[in-house]
Amino acid sequence: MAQNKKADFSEIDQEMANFAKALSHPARVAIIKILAAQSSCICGEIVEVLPLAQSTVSQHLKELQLAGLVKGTIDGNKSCYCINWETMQQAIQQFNGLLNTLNDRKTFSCC
Amino acid sequence: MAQNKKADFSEIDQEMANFAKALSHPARVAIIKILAAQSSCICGEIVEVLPLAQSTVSQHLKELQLAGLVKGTIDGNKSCYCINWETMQQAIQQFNGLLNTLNDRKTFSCC
DNA sequence: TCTATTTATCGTATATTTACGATATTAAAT
DNA sequence: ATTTAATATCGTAAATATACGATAAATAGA
Repeated sequence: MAQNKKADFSEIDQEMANFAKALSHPARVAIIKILAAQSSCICGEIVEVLPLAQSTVSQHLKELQLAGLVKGTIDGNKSCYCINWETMQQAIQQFNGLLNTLNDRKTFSCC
Repeated sequence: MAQNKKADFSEIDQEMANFAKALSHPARVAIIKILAAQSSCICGEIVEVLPLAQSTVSQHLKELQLAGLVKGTIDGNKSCYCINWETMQQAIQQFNGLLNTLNDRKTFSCC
């Protein structure tokens, strides 16, 4: 991008955009749902369920971790991933905050 | 991407990822907030407030429109943009649905 | 009518994302 | 000790996203 202008926006808008970006690929949405339902937390089982190569799933997990939505621990030979509740709450609170603003004004629309 | 695997995921996960993608840039978060607060709905005024070129803002507005989160009408010389309530509700319901799943299991975490 | 204003679109350069195979690393199993 | 299994990382190719200036198109205003 010639230049990256993201830094020119407010911290809070950047943060919200980052959370949204973490969820902007169906693989990552699917991973979050798997972890949330706790049908599994082992990397290998997630790989089995998703239509992607092992290295690609690993990459998506890393991105979720980077965004803070997920945390991982090494369990012997395997890797265990879990939802990071604190950050997830924070993220969803921001979306809800937007929803509340919206509900307040819902009655009026100029177009 | 060699190949695009997004279509291999469930409709609902794709839809959620699309909403998230629409909000994955701080400029688009900022635009939604401006429209939600109804401090303005005229394209030109949005351009003035954001640290981006007119053509870039136009592009971001188009993406929000494509995701269904925003609708626009032409008003003489100008363009008016508004939140598309139906779709926005739908988007936020999906995020909330995820939140509810999370709250149910909150007490337990394996890592 | 002619000019200015407003916005969308086109073309394009650069950055980032997505995806995979190959390989490295580490623990488990034999 | 050697082999197998699980996962992360590296390198890389291709697709998308981001950003801008230039230009087109259409209305407003003189």
